[in-house]
This record gives sequence, structure tokens and C-alpha cells, in this order.
Amino acid sequence: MAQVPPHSRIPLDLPLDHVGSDACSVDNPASGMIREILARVGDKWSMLVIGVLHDGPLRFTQLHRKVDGISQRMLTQTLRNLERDGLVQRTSYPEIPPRVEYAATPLGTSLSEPVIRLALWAAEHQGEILAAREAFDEAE
Amino acid sequence: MAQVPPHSRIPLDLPLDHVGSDACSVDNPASGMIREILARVGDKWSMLVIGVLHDGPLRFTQLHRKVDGISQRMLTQTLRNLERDGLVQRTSYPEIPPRVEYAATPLGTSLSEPVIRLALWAAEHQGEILAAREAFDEAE
DNA sequence: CGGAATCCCACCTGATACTG
DNA sequence: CAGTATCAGGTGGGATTCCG
Repeated sequence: MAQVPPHSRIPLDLPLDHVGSDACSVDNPASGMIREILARVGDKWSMLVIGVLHDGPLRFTQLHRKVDGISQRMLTQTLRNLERDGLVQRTSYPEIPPRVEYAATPLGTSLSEPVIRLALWAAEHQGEILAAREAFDEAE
Repeated sequence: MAQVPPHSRIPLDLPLDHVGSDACSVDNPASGMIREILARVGDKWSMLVIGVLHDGPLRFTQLHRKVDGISQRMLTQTLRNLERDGLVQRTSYPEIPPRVEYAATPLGTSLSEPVIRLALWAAEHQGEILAAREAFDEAE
């Protein structure tokens, strides 16, 4: 299931030094950027919303159902942040009853790919993580 | 980068179902797992630690200096979590004065790659995000 | 239907002090 | 050096209620 998607054109010889060394070290101001992005993307819900919106626009209530466990408050807040960052576009139709659609922007869609990488990594290594966790918990 | 039409209903050859909740079972093991991974990866310090450890093992105080702004408490806690998940290996040398080394495991190193993709995405689109943010803030 | 406003608390986090 | 212990403040996020 971990096959590389056909339209993925990310070179696999990615330089891994970009986080740890001079190109982008933690002493470097660039790390602030990383931290900020991870904060945005890594919050409890943003990535899941981006994920479900990749398939197409959804209404508020549809999103509420699709993203399991999210509260109304958090969904609203998350959508606001994503909209603010240009990752999601909100379109309101002045009808009765009111209808509001949320769609991923091209920018938001482009974010899906790295997010999916992470998801794949998680899927691939979840067994190892769980095993390590059990071993650790049992050893103490 | 891979251009994807914003609202295309093209079937995803990427297993995006692991991100949302719909394609998973009711209990959503995959979604919960993703969420958990994102929680680990997205917390304030884990990735920075993984990042600096990518270059090689470091001692506690070295880490403390390299990861700017982290408190002793959070460094300890972060390292414990990473160790528990098998991402970091802790080695204690019974010497005087005591010496403890932290090294990224192969699993931890493999995590760097998707994270770096995220960082690269951030670097690439940071300008767009900031512009969108300014436009949004100004419009309200 | 799609929110906004309010209440409230668990937990995250930093600061400080102490220990083997 | 490499932590642990304790306290205190801020905040993330759920539950509930109300509104256009």
C-alpha cells in the first residue's frame, strides 16, 4: 500500500540535511518558520480537514460529520485559520436555508501531498511505534 | 511541483483515505493513528529534536543548547516520548560526571524525510501564506 | 443551517529549586 | 552533568446556549 503515487514527482534523493545542518538549522531563523508551519499543520484538526477537502468542496455540516470527533467550535476555528492562510476558500450562498461551502485552494491541495507522506509514514511504521511503546512501558 | 486541479474529482491515487475518517471503520483506527502521529510530530519540540539528532548523537546539555528556547523540563519530556516511541535511543554511560547520549534510531531518521517534505513545502509556500494572511487580516 | 458567545477545566508549559 | 519535584499561569478544546 506504500506505492509511490504515479503523479508524485518528488525526487527521492531529497537532502536530509535540510533540517539538522547549516541549510536549515535550529539556530537558524528558518527554524522559526518550520515551527510555525508545524504548529499550523500539526494542530489537532487542520490536516484532517485539509485531507477530507482534497476530494472536493464540502458544506459545514458535511465536514462536521466527516472529521470524526471534532467539535463545532474547533471546526469553525480550524476553517477560519485555514481560510486566513489561503488554504481553504469559503463560499457563502445567500439562500434559505443558508449554505456555505468550503473548498481547498490550489495551495491547500498542494499541502495535501506532504501531509499524505506523513500519513503514509505513520501507516507504515505504526506497528514499530506501538511495539516500541509496549516494550518501553513494560520495561519500567 | 505536482499540479492538481483544485476541485477535481479525479480519483486519488494517493491513499488519502487515511487522513479523513470516512473511509475508515467506525472506530477509525487509522484516523486515530494519524492523529496521534501528528500530535507527536506537531508538538512544539519533537521535530526540532529529531532534526538536530539527524546529524548524530548528542548529549543532554548539547541538545539543550541546540534546540533554542526549550526548557529543561520539556527537553526531558520530549526525549522520553521519542524514546518511548522508538524514535530516539538513550544511552547512559555510568561515569563521573555522568554522560547520557541521545541518538536517532533508524525509525527516527526515517521520520525525518516526510517532515522535511513538510518543511520544504513550508519554505516554498511561505510567501503565499503570509500574503494570504495579510490580505485576510486587512479585509476584516 | 452555520455559526458566535459563554463557561469551564484539563493539560501544556515555563520558572524555580533541589538531587545523585 | 543530567535530571526530578513543585508550583503557577496560560491556553486548547469540549459542552452548552443563543442567534440570523
